Amino acid sequence: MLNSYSSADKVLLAVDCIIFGFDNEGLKILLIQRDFEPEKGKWSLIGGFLKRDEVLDSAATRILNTYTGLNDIYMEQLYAYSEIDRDPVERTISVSYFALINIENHNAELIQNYHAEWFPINDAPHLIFDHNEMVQNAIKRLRYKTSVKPIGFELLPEKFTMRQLLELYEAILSKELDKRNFISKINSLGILNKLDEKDMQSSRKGSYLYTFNKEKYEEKLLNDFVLNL
Amino acid sequence: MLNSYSSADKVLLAVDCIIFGFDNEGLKILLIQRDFEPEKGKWSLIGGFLKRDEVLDSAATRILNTYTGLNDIYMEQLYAYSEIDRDPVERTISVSYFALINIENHNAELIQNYHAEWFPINDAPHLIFDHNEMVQNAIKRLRYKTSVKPIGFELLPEKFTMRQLLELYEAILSKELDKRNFISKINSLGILNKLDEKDMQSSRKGSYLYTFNKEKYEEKLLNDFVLNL
DNA sequence: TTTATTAATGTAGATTTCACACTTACATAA
DNA sequence: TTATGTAAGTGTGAAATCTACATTAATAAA
Repeated sequence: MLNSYSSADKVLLAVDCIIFGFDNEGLKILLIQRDFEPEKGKWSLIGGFLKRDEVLDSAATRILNTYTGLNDIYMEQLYAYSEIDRDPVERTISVSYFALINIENHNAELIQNYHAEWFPINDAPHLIFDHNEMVQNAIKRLRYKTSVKPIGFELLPEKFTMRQLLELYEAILSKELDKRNFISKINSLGILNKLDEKDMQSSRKGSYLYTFNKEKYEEKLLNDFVLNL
Repeated sequence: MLNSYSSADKVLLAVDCIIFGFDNEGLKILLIQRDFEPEKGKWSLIGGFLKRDEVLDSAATRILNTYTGLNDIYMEQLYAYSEIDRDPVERTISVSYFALINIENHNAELIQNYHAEWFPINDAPHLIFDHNEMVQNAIKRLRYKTSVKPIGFELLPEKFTMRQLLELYEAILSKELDKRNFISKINSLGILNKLDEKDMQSSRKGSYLYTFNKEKYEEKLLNDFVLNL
């Protein structure tokens, strides 16, 4: 019999999370200094093992919550990594997930307790195992996502300026965008509310603040669009 | 310690393959009648368990080879399915893969021995476990793929007519395409060689046969394009 | 009131997309 | 040989979208 359950080998299943955040310095990922062997003290994605009574999505949100205190964050499964010796201790297959969070919102104390730290995506340390590869693939996915779904809601403060949104997209796509074209394309999506309020930090003139129109935003999340930036 | 290897639960890891083929009747998937319990006799994707010394990609190609005799087929990992009771016998996480193959090329004898059969994607039987969901997600991915990579090489005979290529795309996208626009868009990719030879089956006039220009095709595989059909 | 700084805004030309219909080549039958 | 039927093959113009680009507006500080 070709497919017998008995002959199968069981393996450990891990979940590793690529957590993106954005602040005035740019796009960042959250990393921790691993506190157990092997590779103790080295930088790593935050991760953990799948439990017997848990689905992968739950494991990913549990892990995110453990390290950041955040709940109800949208996460997306990316890819399963299965190189034989990717984890030297024991055969472990790891499924990567990515999340977008607002850097301001997480529990700073938790982060500190776990020796976690935000790193600019272009200036991150060498990571254990195949985590650097995971990060690169996550960035690719995030780039793709910007072209078919609205993003920003998860990464920006509630009120933000057009410039912040522009800089977020520039950071993700890693290229300069034309301000006027960007604004008209974003406006054509109809997901922003322009407030009467201005942010006076950045200039003498002050720049208008925006919020996301949650209904329109979520409507756009359901049906892919094509956004050529 | 939060992440100890010892506390982790091991699980079975399966690989299930969505194998697409195309013939004059349209787009099809290869299914087998399961020959072991549970759900013996029911229709299922072809699949198997990951072995201890095997990476997921290898397991997928091994499984494809076992059931079709085919080698060197490009396969792509899709998604890990982890619902607790998706397999009633034992906790099993399954990673799905998809492949595109030429229906003519496989080993018909093997297929028969395994009680495998090709089904039109729109007329497939109910499948065990979450396999129907896997198929639906694979179709989505295949549709996406047509818009950023060349396909067809894998699904069509070596020499094919423009009409066959058009019908392949129509079958995948599940919509009618304008013949003239399709031809000019495909031609603009520069991946086809027009032969002097004609196929006289389909009409009195006969239609020119094409082959893929392998170099150009593979060049296009490396760098995504945007193809709006 | 002048100056300095960043925000805000519109257009024209180029390119791409889309909708659409007639002619050609050939085999078969009269 | 001629007529007929069938699918193949081919091009254009209008509309929509994309791209590049420079000036004016609002305000705070000097």
